[in-house]
Amino acid sequence: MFILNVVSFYTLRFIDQPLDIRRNKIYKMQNQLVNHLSQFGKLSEKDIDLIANNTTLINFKIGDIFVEAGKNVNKVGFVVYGVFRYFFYDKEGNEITSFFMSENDFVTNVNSFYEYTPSSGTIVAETECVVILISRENWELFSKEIPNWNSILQTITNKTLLTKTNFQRKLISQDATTSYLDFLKQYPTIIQRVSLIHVASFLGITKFSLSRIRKQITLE
Amino acid sequence: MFILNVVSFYTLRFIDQPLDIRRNKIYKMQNQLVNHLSQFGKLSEKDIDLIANNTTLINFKIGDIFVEAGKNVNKVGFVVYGVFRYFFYDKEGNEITSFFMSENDFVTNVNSFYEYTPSSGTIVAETECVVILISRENWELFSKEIPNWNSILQTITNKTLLTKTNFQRKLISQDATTSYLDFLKQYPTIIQRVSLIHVASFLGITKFSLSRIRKQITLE
DNA sequence: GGTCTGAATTGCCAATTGGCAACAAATGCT
DNA sequence: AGCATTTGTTGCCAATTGGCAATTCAGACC
Repeated sequence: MFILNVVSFYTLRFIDQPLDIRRNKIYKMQNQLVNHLSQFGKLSEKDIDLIANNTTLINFKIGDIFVEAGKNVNKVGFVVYGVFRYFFYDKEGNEITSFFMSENDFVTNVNSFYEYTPSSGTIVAETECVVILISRENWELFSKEIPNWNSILQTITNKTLLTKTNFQRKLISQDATTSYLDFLKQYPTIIQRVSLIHVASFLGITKFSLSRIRKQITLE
Repeated sequence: MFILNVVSFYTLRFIDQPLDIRRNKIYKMQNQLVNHLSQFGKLSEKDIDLIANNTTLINFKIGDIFVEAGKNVNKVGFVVYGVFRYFFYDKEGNEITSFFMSENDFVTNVNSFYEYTPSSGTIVAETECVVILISRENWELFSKEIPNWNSILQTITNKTLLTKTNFQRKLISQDATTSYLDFLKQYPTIIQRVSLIHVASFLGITKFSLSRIRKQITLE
């Protein structure tokens, strides 16, 4: 009852392992989602089974696209492992990285998913990633069948957006060095896994400035 | 059935007017809330009556505090008229203005209201304001009695936060002049009603820079 | 191991923005 | 109306950040 469908798992050398080990890993990954959701509301055994039976485990390689700009978004992912990046292009055609999603984050374009509108940006895997995928149909199924689903997801969405605006607020009114140090504090595991050019964009500075800031910090 | 309780209305020369005119104005203000909510979900006559009978109309003078930093927030307001400002202090003790709320916005500290935690900032009236006040008790009443309440407010909260992060994102990666022009475009009525020093803080620049930008624009 | 490609760094200089002091203008108060 | 306080502007200079070219570095691929 706890077995997720494994759609593609071509890179993690996972498929080569014995069946019982695979089952155990899948169990753990799916448990990660349930544990995360349970922080925000109670789920019954029935709810958990429904989730387990109607979600899909997907693997992404570096550079794989989760959401493509211009297309409607009809899925939500839960990041079991890895880092995704959301970016778009400004009026001058510069690529702007607006956030990262990693372990225990949901990955989707919230606006596009809820409003049935095309995504204005792209979500790309920055590392190898494992994602538990929820299609819109199953999302609506959960919404209907799981009593606490809406409340839980609403809470998570709110918290996520509030954390984001609070962090962005700092970026607006702080100097670049402080912003970088805040980034390290708030997202300590991201820095080793994505290009600095994307971190620089996220912080609203150039890669040159970021490079100088990092040098300055190591000198102190 | 459409009459709200008027708690204090001491500044708008409203109290001096004939009773039928007052009733009519109160009706219009309360209609403004219902119309706003109805954009995001259906409300029955019964729902509308419940709202009308369990909300309070309050007037704020310039400088009056809606939410005080350090205190828990147990109310939500709907701005019928006027501009509120949210600000907090950064580590260096600088006052940071992080957003404005005006007509048809809800005014509260979302984080504090939902999490039952003290507000980290203050919300102050920047102009004379008229607000439809919803206490936590009545909020919970609406949440229980009005079928679409949670869905409607969830949608509004999401939209508000998304608009905010999108605007902040521009502030992070644009030059100050573009940010100011974006501000004028997105919040055209705010600029005439609040001090430029607060606009500057909101945009993440000094009042000196804002002053120079404005001069530059008028010269062109 | 060698080559190739993109990422990251560095030096140099320019553009933007900040900080401060002085001043002007607007607002509030009596 | 007159004074005091706050808000906004300006000039001058400093600090921060950006832009570009050249170089170094690291990882991918044969």
